[in-house]
Amino acid sequence: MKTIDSALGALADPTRRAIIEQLLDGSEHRVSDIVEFHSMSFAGVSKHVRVLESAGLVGRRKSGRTHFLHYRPEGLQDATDWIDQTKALWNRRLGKLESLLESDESKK
Amino acid sequence: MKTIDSALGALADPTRRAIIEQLLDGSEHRVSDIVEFHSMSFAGVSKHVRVLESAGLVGRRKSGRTHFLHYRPEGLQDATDWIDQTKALWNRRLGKLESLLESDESKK
DNA sequence: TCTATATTTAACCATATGGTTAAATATAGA
DNA sequence: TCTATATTTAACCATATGGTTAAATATAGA
Repeated sequence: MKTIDSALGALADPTRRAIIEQLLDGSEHRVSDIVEFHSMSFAGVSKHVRVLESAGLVGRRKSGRTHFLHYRPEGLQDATDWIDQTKALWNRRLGKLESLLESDESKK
Repeated sequence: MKTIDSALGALADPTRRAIIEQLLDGSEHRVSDIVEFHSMSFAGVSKHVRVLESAGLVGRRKSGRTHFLHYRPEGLQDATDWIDQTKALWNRRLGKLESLLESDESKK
């Protein structure tokens, strides 16, 4: 799905993960606040924020000339659903393997 | 971390996720077996497999001229650790919010 | 040794990505 | 209205990505 692509793609970059981490306190942060913690131009950070925003991982509220950013956990939903399902399928396979081993044991 | 970058980057592509899904039965699949299910050139699939391999998500065993691929769940570890921690931090924040609301309730 | 099969590698192409600086936009405040 | 501030947008650059076809490599098997 498109949303998985964009969410995982967005998180596959350390700068963007760092931005997410900055937002994890749940409060709103100005773009300038974010910029402070990165050795990167304002415009560079701005672009990363836009990637996160269009992936649905970050929301933006504009108040006058300043933009306030916040984390949107729903943006991760589809991606983690896929990962969780992957793990579930894998474990189901492991389950089968185990019961095979068990029946092998009992044959002795 | 580099491993998070490469794992998430690798999974941010539907073809590569489909390849992972093909390997989730736990058995080994030849590259040709994978190719069959994709409307893409052999070389195209080969490149995707290499991306998954270097991200640590897929392992390769060569037997003669055929290469057998298998899923490597460890490749996902660091990435899911980061995501899990993200969720934990977010929920901690929610916890704080709840207790704030509770103490607000009790003030009435 | 010859031929067929399985796969990768090389060369190429178009587009995306991650960064920059400079200019544009929008609003705050005197 | 003028100036400062917050942010985006434009133009640019180098490199990465996702795909192709054609050639190379390695091995199987007659």
